[in-house]
Amino acid sequence: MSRKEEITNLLTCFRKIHPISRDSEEAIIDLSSLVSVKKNQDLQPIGVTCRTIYFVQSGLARIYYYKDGNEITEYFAFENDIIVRAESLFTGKPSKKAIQAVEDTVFIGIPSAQLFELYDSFPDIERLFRKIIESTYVDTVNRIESIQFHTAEERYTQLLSENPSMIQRIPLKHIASYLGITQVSLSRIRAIR
Amino acid sequence: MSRKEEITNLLTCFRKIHPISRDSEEAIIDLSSLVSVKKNQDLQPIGVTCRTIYFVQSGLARIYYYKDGNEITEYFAFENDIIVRAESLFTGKPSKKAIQAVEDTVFIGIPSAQLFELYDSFPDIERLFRKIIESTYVDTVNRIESIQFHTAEERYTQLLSENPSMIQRIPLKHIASYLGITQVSLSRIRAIR
DNA sequence: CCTTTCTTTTTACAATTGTTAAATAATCAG
DNA sequence: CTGATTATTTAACAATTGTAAAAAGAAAGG
Repeated sequence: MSRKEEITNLLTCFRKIHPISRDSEEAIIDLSSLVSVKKNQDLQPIGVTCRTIYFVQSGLARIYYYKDGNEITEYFAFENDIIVRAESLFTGKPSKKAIQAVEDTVFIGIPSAQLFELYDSFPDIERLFRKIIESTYVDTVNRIESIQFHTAEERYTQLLSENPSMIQRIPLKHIASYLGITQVSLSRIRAIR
Repeated sequence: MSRKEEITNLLTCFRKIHPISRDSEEAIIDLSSLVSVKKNQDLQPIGVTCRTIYFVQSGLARIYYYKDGNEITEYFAFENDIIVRAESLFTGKPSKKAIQAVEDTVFIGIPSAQLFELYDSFPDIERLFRKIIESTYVDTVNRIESIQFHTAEERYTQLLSENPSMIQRIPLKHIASYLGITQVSLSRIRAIR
């Protein structure tokens, strides 16, 4: 697949969220580039300010950080998902988080400064990204509910039903920290079923 | 304080986030209205689609919902805070959540449909609200970290240090459900200190 | 094929939080 | 002021999850 064709995939995904003009699409394509990252390699390391908005073209990636010496996975991004360290992108501060390829992964990257400049000339692009944030925000609020009011077992079962392939594709230690439990607890939960 | 003066307070708050033109400010003021709600009364009940964006002018409010028959507080809004049932506003679906005044509270309400129409003529208003969402999103991601990786005691202590007045102003049962624990657990935690 | 390394599971025990019920304290309406 | 309601605390016990260490299993490199 050519670079242009691959990025066209992204546009298809955007169109479902908020259709933008042909000119706006062109402007985004001009900014976009493809980045390939090998399994277990960091796309963006800890300590660097986030200046690029990524989407997963193919493969699978995660955001992780360290908490008391333990690695915590905050987010998984599958094909066509956005992956961004928002706490850094929206504040300009160096990120305490890293983006890592869980499998060999191809990302589409859009430099944030240049994208934000487009917002002035293309209000429909700003609207598209506003809607993306809104939807991401709703997901995040729902995730809080899931964490606070379901047991680890319930959350694991739900994850399994929503996305069965995760268990095959992602090391259980990452899933455990994503669920907010230890790997031992996850193993225990899996043993019961 | 006159209606106009009160809403001007809101503009002062907006200016800190993203300055907008005089015309844009006027347009927002024209849409805005004040709503007073007595303590423990719902501003917006469960089951109604969210069509208004509220800010707390004075007093204190919360968003709550029911989970297995138990009332859960999701969010507290103090003076100048935004309060919105995002899962309904951004999806158009009836909300499973309600907004309630914890004290006698004055809200500033902006009808969302009319506000969203302003986005077309005043891109700076869209930008302002995009930034509000971005910042709210970052807060929410940080809250997940707080829930997943701190004990209930740590979360209570942090809440106490960030906002000591909460404990005086808000019934402990609401604080308990906000922290994701039972009231009995919260009582136990408070007894130790 | 073998060794090394990484991942996952198992075990035993400790700590935290939940559940239920009852007691105490505070608040509110008349 | 007083009874009724609501809020908060306490107690006893159960369930869930964490911690540490060891064992088993799977993957990777030479």
